[in-house]
Amino acid sequence: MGERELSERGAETRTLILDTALAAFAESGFRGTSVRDIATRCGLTHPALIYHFPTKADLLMAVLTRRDDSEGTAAGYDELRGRALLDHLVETARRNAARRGVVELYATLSGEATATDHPAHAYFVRRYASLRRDVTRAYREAAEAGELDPRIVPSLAAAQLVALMDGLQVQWLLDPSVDMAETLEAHLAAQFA
Amino acid sequence: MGERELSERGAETRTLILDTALAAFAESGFRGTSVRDIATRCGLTHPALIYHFPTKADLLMAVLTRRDDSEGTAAGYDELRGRALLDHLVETARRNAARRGVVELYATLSGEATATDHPAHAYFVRRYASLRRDVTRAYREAAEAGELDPRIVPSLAAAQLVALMDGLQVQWLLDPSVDMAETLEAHLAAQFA
DNA sequence: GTCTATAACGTGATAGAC
DNA sequence: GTCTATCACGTTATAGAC
Repeated sequence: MGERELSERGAETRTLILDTALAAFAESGFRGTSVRDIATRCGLTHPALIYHFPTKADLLMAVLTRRDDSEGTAAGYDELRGRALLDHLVETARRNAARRGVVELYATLSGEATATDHPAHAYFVRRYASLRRDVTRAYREAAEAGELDPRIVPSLAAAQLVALMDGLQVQWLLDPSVDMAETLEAHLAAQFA
Repeated sequence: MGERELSERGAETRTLILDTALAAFAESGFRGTSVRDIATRCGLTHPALIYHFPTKADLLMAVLTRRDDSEGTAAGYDELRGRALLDHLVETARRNAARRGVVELYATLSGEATATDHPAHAYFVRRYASLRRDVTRAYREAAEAGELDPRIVPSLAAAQLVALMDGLQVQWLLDPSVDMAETLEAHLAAQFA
Protein backbone atom coordinates (compact mmCIF):
# COMPACT_ATOMS: atom_id res chain seq x y z
CA MET A 1 0.00 0.00 0.00
CA GLY A 2 1.05 3.62 0.38
CA GLU A 3 2.20 5.47 -2.69
CA ARG A 4 0.53 3.17 -5.14
CA GLU A 5 -2.93 3.37 -3.58
CA LEU A 6 -2.60 7.04 -2.88
CA SER A 7 -1.84 7.93 -6.48
CA GLU A 8 -4.60 5.65 -7.68
CA ARG A 9 -7.07 7.42 -5.47
CA GLY A 10 -5.80 10.73 -6.80
CA ALA A 11 -6.29 9.51 -10.36
CA GLU A 12 -9.83 8.42 -9.53
CA THR A 13 -10.65 11.81 -8.07
CA ARG A 14 -9.19 13.52 -11.13
CA THR A 15 -11.35 11.38 -13.39
CA LEU A 16 -14.45 12.11 -11.33
CA ILE A 17 -13.71 15.83 -11.50
CA LEU A 18 -13.19 15.73 -15.27
CA ASP A 19 -16.44 13.82 -15.86
CA THR A 20 -18.38 16.21 -13.66
CA ALA A 21 -16.74 19.29 -15.18
CA LEU A 22 -17.59 18.09 -18.67
CA ALA A 23 -21.26 17.83 -17.75
CA ALA A 24 -21.25 21.24 -16.06
CA PHE A 25 -19.44 23.09 -18.85
CA ALA A 26 -21.74 21.37 -21.34
CA GLU A 27 -24.85 22.58 -19.54
CA SER A 28 -23.84 26.13 -18.76
CA GLY A 29 -20.66 26.87 -20.69
CA PHE A 30 -17.38 27.97 -19.16
CA ARG A 31 -18.59 31.36 -18.01
CA GLY A 32 -21.84 30.02 -16.64
CA THR A 33 -20.23 27.35 -14.50
CA SER A 34 -18.62 27.88 -11.09
CA VAL A 35 -15.77 25.85 -9.66
CA ARG A 36 -17.74 25.55 -6.45
CA ASP A 37 -20.65 23.93 -8.27
CA ILE A 38 -18.42 21.32 -9.90
CA ALA A 39 -16.71 20.58 -6.59
CA THR A 40 -20.00 20.17 -4.74
CA ARG A 41 -21.31 17.77 -7.39
CA CYS A 42 -18.14 15.72 -6.80
CA GLY A 43 -18.66 15.73 -3.04
CA LEU A 44 -15.62 17.96 -2.65
CA THR A 45 -15.03 21.47 -1.45
CA HIS A 46 -13.80 23.93 -3.99
CA PRO A 47 -10.22 24.23 -2.64
CA ALA A 48 -9.95 20.45 -2.87
CA LEU A 49 -10.76 20.70 -6.57
CA ILE A 50 -8.32 23.57 -7.03
CA TYR A 51 -5.63 21.31 -5.57
CA HIS A 52 -6.01 19.04 -8.63
CA PHE A 53 -6.52 21.77 -11.24
CA PRO A 54 -4.92 25.09 -10.26
CA THR A 55 -7.36 27.30 -12.18
CA LYS A 56 -10.77 27.00 -13.79
CA ALA A 57 -9.18 27.51 -17.23
CA ASP A 58 -6.78 24.63 -16.57
CA LEU A 59 -9.75 22.44 -15.75
CA LEU A 60 -11.50 23.37 -19.00
CA MET A 61 -8.43 22.60 -21.08
CA ALA A 62 -7.99 19.28 -19.29
CA VAL A 63 -11.58 18.36 -20.15
CA LEU A 64 -11.08 19.23 -23.82
CA THR A 65 -7.72 17.53 -24.31
CA ARG A 66 -8.89 14.37 -22.55
CA ARG A 67 -11.83 14.13 -24.95
CA ASP A 68 -9.51 14.64 -27.91
CA ASP A 69 -7.25 11.84 -26.70
CA SER A 70 -10.07 9.36 -26.18
CA GLU A 71 -11.68 10.30 -29.49
CA GLY A 72 -8.39 10.05 -31.37
CA THR A 73 -7.25 6.70 -30.01
CA ALA A 74 -10.71 5.12 -30.03
CA ALA A 75 -11.71 4.65 -33.65
CA GLY A 76 -8.44 4.66 -35.58
CA TYR A 77 -9.66 7.92 -37.09
CA ASP A 78 -6.19 8.66 -38.46
CA GLU A 79 -6.15 5.62 -40.71
CA LEU A 80 -9.36 6.43 -42.54
CA ARG A 81 -9.08 7.75 -46.10
CA GLY A 82 -11.46 9.31 -48.59
CA ARG A 83 -15.16 8.62 -48.27
CA ALA A 84 -14.54 6.25 -45.34
CA LEU A 85 -13.53 9.23 -43.20
CA LEU A 86 -16.61 11.20 -44.24
CA ASP A 87 -18.84 8.25 -43.42
CA HIS A 88 -17.10 7.98 -40.09
CA LEU A 89 -18.17 11.57 -39.32
CA VAL A 90 -21.78 10.65 -40.07
CA GLU A 91 -21.40 7.67 -37.77
CA THR A 92 -20.03 9.97 -35.06
CA ALA A 93 -23.10 12.21 -35.43
CA ARG A 94 -25.33 9.16 -35.07
CA ARG A 95 -23.47 8.05 -31.94
CA ASN A 96 -23.56 11.58 -30.53
CA ALA A 97 -27.36 11.59 -30.51
CA ALA A 98 -26.99 9.29 -27.50
CA ARG A 99 -24.40 11.49 -25.80
CA ARG A 100 -26.11 14.83 -25.33
CA GLY A 101 -23.43 16.04 -22.94
CA VAL A 102 -20.64 15.88 -25.50
CA VAL A 103 -22.74 17.68 -28.10
CA GLU A 104 -23.68 20.37 -25.61
CA LEU A 105 -20.04 20.80 -24.64
CA TYR A 106 -18.84 21.64 -28.11
CA ALA A 107 -21.94 23.56 -29.21
CA THR A 108 -21.81 25.80 -26.15
CA LEU A 109 -18.06 26.26 -25.99
CA SER A 110 -17.41 26.86 -29.70
CA GLY A 111 -19.75 29.84 -29.57
CA GLU A 112 -18.30 31.16 -26.32
CA ALA A 113 -14.71 30.66 -27.51
CA THR A 114 -15.34 32.98 -30.41
CA ALA A 115 -14.20 35.74 -28.05
CA THR A 116 -10.44 36.18 -28.40
CA ASP A 117 -9.91 36.36 -24.65
CA HIS A 118 -11.70 33.08 -23.94
CA PRO A 119 -9.41 30.42 -22.42
CA ALA A 120 -10.36 27.92 -25.12
CA HIS A 121 -10.09 30.35 -28.04
CA ALA A 122 -6.74 29.10 -29.34
CA TYR A 123 -7.90 25.52 -28.87
CA PHE A 124 -10.92 26.01 -31.11
CA VAL A 125 -8.95 27.91 -33.77
CA ARG A 126 -6.57 24.93 -33.98
CA ARG A 127 -9.39 22.40 -33.82
CA TYR A 128 -11.28 23.81 -36.79
CA ALA A 129 -8.14 24.32 -38.84
CA SER A 130 -7.07 20.69 -38.39
CA LEU A 131 -10.62 19.41 -38.90
CA ARG A 132 -10.91 21.27 -42.20
CA ARG A 133 -7.46 20.03 -43.24
CA ASP A 134 -8.36 16.37 -42.60
CA VAL A 135 -11.75 16.64 -44.30
CA THR A 136 -10.30 18.51 -47.29
CA ARG A 137 -7.84 15.66 -47.75
CA ALA A 138 -10.63 13.11 -47.53
CA TYR A 139 -12.60 14.89 -50.26
CA ARG A 140 -9.48 15.13 -52.40
CA GLU A 141 -8.84 11.41 -52.00
CA ALA A 142 -12.44 10.66 -52.92
CA ALA A 143 -12.08 12.87 -56.00
CA GLU A 144 -8.91 11.06 -57.05
CA ALA A 145 -10.73 7.77 -56.65
CA GLY A 146 -13.33 9.13 -59.07
CA GLU A 147 -16.14 8.79 -56.51
CA LEU A 148 -16.89 12.48 -56.16
CA ASP A 149 -19.01 14.77 -58.30
CA PRO A 150 -16.27 16.63 -60.20
CA ARG A 151 -17.87 20.02 -59.56
CA ILE A 152 -17.17 19.72 -55.82
CA VAL A 153 -14.25 21.82 -54.57
CA PRO A 154 -12.61 19.88 -51.69
CA SER A 155 -11.67 22.87 -49.50
CA LEU A 156 -15.16 24.40 -49.76
CA ALA A 157 -16.81 21.03 -49.22
CA ALA A 158 -14.74 20.55 -46.06
CA ALA A 159 -15.81 23.88 -44.55
CA GLN A 160 -19.39 22.97 -45.51
CA LEU A 161 -19.33 19.56 -43.86
CA VAL A 162 -17.78 20.87 -40.65
CA ALA A 163 -20.26 23.76 -40.55
CA LEU A 164 -23.12 21.38 -41.17
CA MET A 165 -22.12 19.16 -38.26
CA ASP A 166 -21.90 22.13 -35.91
CA GLY A 167 -25.08 23.80 -37.03
CA LEU A 168 -27.06 20.58 -36.84
CA GLN A 169 -25.88 20.03 -33.28
CA VAL A 170 -27.36 23.37 -32.22
CA GLN A 171 -30.64 22.63 -34.03
CA TRP A 172 -30.83 19.16 -32.50
CA LEU A 173 -30.18 20.49 -29.00
CA LEU A 174 -33.00 23.00 -29.45
CA ASP A 175 -35.32 20.50 -31.14
CA PRO A 176 -34.55 16.76 -30.84
CA SER A 177 -36.74 15.95 -33.84
CA VAL A 178 -33.92 17.21 -36.07
CA ASP A 179 -32.05 14.11 -37.26
CA MET A 180 -28.35 14.97 -37.45
CA ALA A 181 -27.12 11.78 -39.09
CA GLU A 182 -29.90 11.60 -41.67
CA THR A 183 -29.42 15.23 -42.67
CA LEU A 184 -25.65 14.82 -42.95
CA GLU A 185 -26.08 11.67 -44.99
CA ALA A 186 -28.39 13.41 -47.45
CA HIS A 187 -25.74 16.09 -47.94
CA LEU A 188 -23.01 13.54 -48.68
CA ALA A 189 -25.27 11.48 -50.92
CA ALA A 190 -25.85 14.50 -53.14
CA GLN A 191 -22.12 15.16 -53.46
CA PHE A 192 -21.30 11.57 -54.39
CA ALA A 193 -24.11 11.17 -56.91
CA MET B 1 -41.22 71.41 -24.09
CA GLY B 2 -41.65 68.95 -21.25
CA GLU B 3 -43.24 65.62 -22.02
CA ARG B 4 -42.28 65.56 -25.68
CA GLU B 5 -38.59 66.26 -25.11
CA LEU B 6 -38.46 64.08 -22.06
CA SER B 7 -39.79 61.03 -23.85
CA GLU B 8 -37.52 61.70 -26.81
CA ARG B 9 -34.53 61.74 -24.56
CA GLY B 10 -35.74 58.54 -22.94
CA ALA B 11 -36.06 56.93 -26.36
CA GLU B 12 -32.54 58.04 -27.26
CA THR B 13 -31.19 56.54 -24.05
CA ARG B 14 -33.04 53.32 -24.75
CA THR B 15 -31.53 53.13 -28.22
CA LEU B 16 -28.04 53.81 -26.90
CA ILE B 17 -28.47 51.07 -24.29
CA LEU B 18 -29.71 48.57 -26.88
CA ASP B 19 -26.80 49.30 -29.26
CA THR B 20 -24.27 48.97 -26.47
CA ALA B 21 -25.90 45.84 -25.06
CA LEU B 22 -25.86 44.20 -28.48
CA ALA B 23 -22.10 44.74 -28.73
CA ALA B 24 -21.50 43.49 -25.20
CA PHE B 25 -23.66 40.37 -25.49
CA ALA B 26 -22.02 39.67 -28.84
CA GLU B 27 -18.52 39.84 -27.37
CA SER B 28 -19.07 37.93 -24.16
CA GLY B 29 -22.47 36.28 -24.39
CA PHE B 30 -25.31 36.78 -21.93
CA ARG B 31 -23.62 35.10 -19.00
CA GLY B 32 -20.28 36.78 -19.61
CA THR B 33 -21.69 40.29 -19.67
CA SER B 34 -22.53 42.42 -16.64
CA VAL B 35 -25.22 45.09 -16.52
CA ARG B 36 -22.65 47.38 -14.87
CA ASP B 37 -20.35 47.07 -17.84
CA ILE B 38 -23.07 47.96 -20.33
CA ALA B 39 -24.18 50.90 -18.21
CA THR B 40 -20.62 52.23 -17.87
CA ARG B 41 -20.08 52.02 -21.62
CA CYS B 42 -23.24 54.12 -22.02
CA GLY B 43 -22.01 56.69 -19.52
CA LEU B 44 -24.73 55.58 -17.11
CA THR B 45 -24.76 54.01 -13.70
CA HIS B 46 -26.17 50.57 -13.54
CA PRO B 47 -29.37 51.48 -11.64
CA ALA B 48 -30.05 54.05 -14.35
CA LEU B 49 -29.97 51.26 -16.91
CA ILE B 50 -32.15 49.02 -14.75
CA TYR B 51 -34.72 51.80 -14.77
CA HIS B 52 -35.13 51.34 -18.53
CA PHE B 53 -34.91 47.52 -18.58
CA PRO B 54 -35.99 45.94 -15.28
CA THR B 55 -33.76 42.86 -15.58
CA LYS B 56 -30.78 41.70 -17.60
CA ALA B 57 -32.97 39.09 -19.30
CA ASP B 58 -35.44 41.78 -20.35
CA LEU B 59 -32.57 43.70 -21.91
CA LEU B 60 -31.42 40.65 -23.86
CA MET B 61 -34.88 39.97 -25.22
CA ALA B 62 -35.26 43.64 -26.19
CA VAL B 63 -31.98 43.43 -28.14
CA LEU B 64 -33.11 40.30 -29.98
CA THR B 65 -36.63 41.41 -30.82
CA ARG B 66 -35.41 44.81 -32.03
CA ARG B 67 -33.02 43.07 -34.43
CA ASP B 68 -35.83 40.84 -35.68
CA ASP B 69 -38.03 43.85 -36.34
CA SER B 70 -35.39 45.78 -38.26
CA GLU B 71 -34.35 42.67 -40.20
CA GLY B 72 -37.95 41.80 -41.03
CA THR B 73 -39.08 45.24 -42.20
CA ALA B 74 -35.83 46.11 -43.98
CA ALA B 75 -35.56 43.84 -47.00
CA GLY B 76 -39.11 42.77 -47.70
CA TYR B 77 -37.98 39.28 -46.70
CA ASP B 78 -41.56 38.07 -46.48
CA GLU B 79 -42.28 38.67 -50.15
CA LEU B 80 -39.42 36.56 -51.48
CA ARG B 81 -40.25 33.18 -52.98
CA GLY B 82 -38.27 30.13 -54.08
CA ARG B 83 -34.66 30.58 -55.04
CA ALA B 84 -34.89 34.35 -54.54
CA LEU B 85 -35.23 33.78 -50.80
CA LEU B 86 -32.27 31.40 -50.73
CA ASP B 87 -30.15 33.91 -52.64
CA HIS B 88 -31.22 36.55 -50.18
CA LEU B 89 -29.76 34.43 -47.37
CA VAL B 90 -26.44 34.29 -49.21
CA GLU B 91 -26.61 38.04 -49.61
CA THR B 92 -27.25 38.39 -45.88
CA ALA B 93 -24.15 36.29 -45.18
CA ARG B 94 -22.14 38.56 -47.47
CA ARG B 95 -23.45 41.67 -45.72
CA ASN B 96 -22.80 40.12 -42.30
CA ALA B 97 -19.07 39.83 -43.02
CA ALA B 98 -19.03 43.58 -42.47
CA ARG B 99 -21.06 43.39 -39.27
CA ARG B 100 -19.04 41.19 -36.96
CA GLY B 101 -21.10 42.22 -33.94
CA VAL B 102 -24.33 40.78 -35.28
CA VAL B 103 -22.64 37.51 -36.24
CA GLU B 104 -21.03 37.23 -32.82
CA LEU B 105 -24.37 37.90 -31.16
CA TYR B 106 -26.15 34.97 -32.77
CA ALA B 107 -23.19 32.58 -32.79
CA THR B 108 -22.52 33.13 -29.09
CA LEU B 109 -26.14 33.19 -27.95
CA SER B 110 -27.43 30.25 -29.97
CA GLY B 111 -24.87 28.01 -28.24
CA GLU B 112 -25.56 29.46 -24.82
CA ALA B 113 -29.33 29.28 -25.29
CA THR B 114 -29.11 25.54 -25.82
CA ALA B 115 -29.54 25.31 -22.04
CA THR B 116 -33.24 25.04 -21.24
CA ASP B 117 -33.02 27.57 -18.41
CA HIS B 118 -31.40 30.28 -20.56
CA PRO B 119 -33.54 33.42 -20.90
CA ALA B 120 -33.35 33.24 -24.71
CA HIS B 121 -33.98 29.49 -24.98
CA ALA B 122 -37.61 29.75 -26.09
CA TYR B 123 -36.68 32.55 -28.48
CA PHE B 124 -34.12 30.39 -30.29
CA VAL B 125 -36.41 27.35 -30.41
CA ARG B 126 -39.02 29.52 -32.15
CA ARG B 127 -36.43 31.21 -34.36
CA TYR B 128 -35.06 27.99 -35.80
CA ALA B 129 -38.49 26.45 -36.27
CA SER B 130 -39.72 29.43 -38.26
CA LEU B 131 -36.45 29.72 -40.20
CA ARG B 132 -36.67 26.05 -41.24
CA ARG B 133 -40.33 26.51 -42.15
CA ASP B 134 -39.60 29.49 -44.41
CA VAL B 135 -36.59 27.85 -46.07
CA THR B 136 -38.45 24.56 -46.56
CA ARG B 137 -41.17 26.47 -48.37
CA ALA B 138 -38.59 28.23 -50.55
CA TYR B 139 -37.05 24.91 -51.58
CA ARG B 140 -40.49 23.50 -52.29
CA GLU B 141 -41.35 26.49 -54.47
CA ALA B 142 -38.04 26.10 -56.33
CA ALA B 143 -38.82 22.42 -56.86
CA GLU B 144 -42.28 23.23 -58.25
CA ALA B 145 -40.67 25.71 -60.62
CA GLY B 146 -38.48 22.87 -61.83
CA GLU B 147 -35.27 24.66 -60.85
CA LEU B 148 -34.19 22.19 -58.20
CA ASP B 149 -32.32 18.90 -58.48
CA PRO B 150 -35.24 16.46 -57.97
CA ARG B 151 -33.28 14.37 -55.49
CA ILE B 152 -33.26 17.25 -52.97
CA VAL B 153 -35.72 16.84 -50.08
CA PRO B 154 -36.93 20.34 -49.12
CA SER B 155 -37.19 19.79 -45.35
CA LEU B 156 -33.72 18.25 -45.13
CA ALA B 157 -32.25 20.91 -47.41
CA ALA B 158 -33.71 23.60 -45.16
CA ALA B 159 -32.11 22.18 -42.02
CA GLN B 160 -28.87 21.89 -43.98
CA LEU B 161 -28.87 25.48 -45.20
CA VAL B 162 -29.68 26.90 -41.77
CA ALA B 163 -27.00 24.70 -40.16
CA LEU B 164 -24.51 25.74 -42.80
CA MET B 165 -25.09 29.42 -42.14
CA ASP B 166 -24.64 28.95 -38.40
CA GLY B 167 -21.59 26.74 -38.63
CA LEU B 168 -19.88 29.02 -41.12
CA GLN B 169 -20.39 31.96 -38.80
CA VAL B 170 -18.48 30.19 -36.03
CA GLN B 171 -15.68 29.20 -38.41
CA TRP B 172 -15.48 32.73 -39.81
CA LEU B 173 -15.32 34.27 -36.35
CA LEU B 174 -12.45 31.95 -35.45
CA ASP B 175 -10.69 32.38 -38.82
CA PRO B 176 -11.70 35.32 -41.04
CA SER B 177 -10.20 33.65 -44.12
CA VAL B 178 -13.29 31.42 -44.23
CA ASP B 179 -15.59 32.95 -46.86
CA MET B 180 -19.18 32.50 -45.66
CA ALA B 181 -20.95 33.74 -48.79
CA GLU B 182 -18.75 31.87 -51.25
CA THR B 183 -19.12 28.61 -49.33
CA LEU B 184 -22.88 29.00 -49.07
CA GLU B 185 -23.12 29.81 -52.76
CA ALA B 186 -21.19 26.68 -53.71
CA HIS B 187 -23.65 24.63 -51.67
CA LEU B 188 -26.67 26.15 -53.41
CA ALA B 189 -25.04 25.91 -56.84
CA ALA B 190 -24.66 22.14 -56.39
CA GLN B 191 -28.33 21.75 -55.43
CA PHE B 192 -29.58 23.70 -58.42
CA ALA B 193 -27.37 21.97 -60.98
C1' DG C 1 -35.76 60.26 -15.20
C1' DT C 2 -31.54 59.58 -13.05
C1' DC C 3 -28.72 59.42 -9.25
C1' DT C 4 -25.96 57.56 -4.61
C1' DA C 5 -25.73 54.11 -1.40
C1' DT C 6 -26.20 49.66 -0.17
C1' DA C 7 -28.04 45.07 0.34
C1' DA C 8 -27.39 40.17 -0.32
C1' DC C 9 -25.02 37.02 -2.51
C1' DG C 10 -21.68 34.43 -5.67
C1' DT C 11 -17.04 34.38 -7.73
C1' DG C 12 -12.03 32.49 -8.27
C1' DA C 13 -8.28 31.96 -5.56
C1' DT C 14 -5.09 31.62 -1.33
C1' DA C 15 -3.26 30.42 3.52
C1' DG C 16 -2.61 27.29 6.66
C1' DA C 17 -4.46 23.40 9.71
C1' DC C 18 -4.94 18.41 9.75
C1' DG D 1 -5.27 14.90 -0.31
C1' DT D 2 -8.71 17.41 1.71
C1' DC D 3 -10.37 20.54 4.84
C1' DT D 4 -11.95 25.44 7.21
C1' DA D 5 -11.60 30.13 6.99
C1' DT D 6 -11.02 34.07 4.50
C1' DC D 7 -9.77 37.55 0.89
C1' DA D 8 -10.88 40.75 -2.61
C1' DC D 9 -13.88 41.47 -5.86
C1' DG D 10 -18.03 41.31 -9.06
C1' DT D 11 -22.91 40.22 -9.50
C1' DT D 12 -28.12 41.57 -9.90
C1' DA D 13 -31.27 44.19 -7.76
C1' DT D 14 -33.55 47.54 -4.42
C1' DA D 15 -34.42 51.87 -1.46
C1' DG D 16 -34.77 56.30 -1.33
C1' DA D 17 -32.79 61.07 -2.35
C1' DC D 18 -32.91 64.63 -5.89
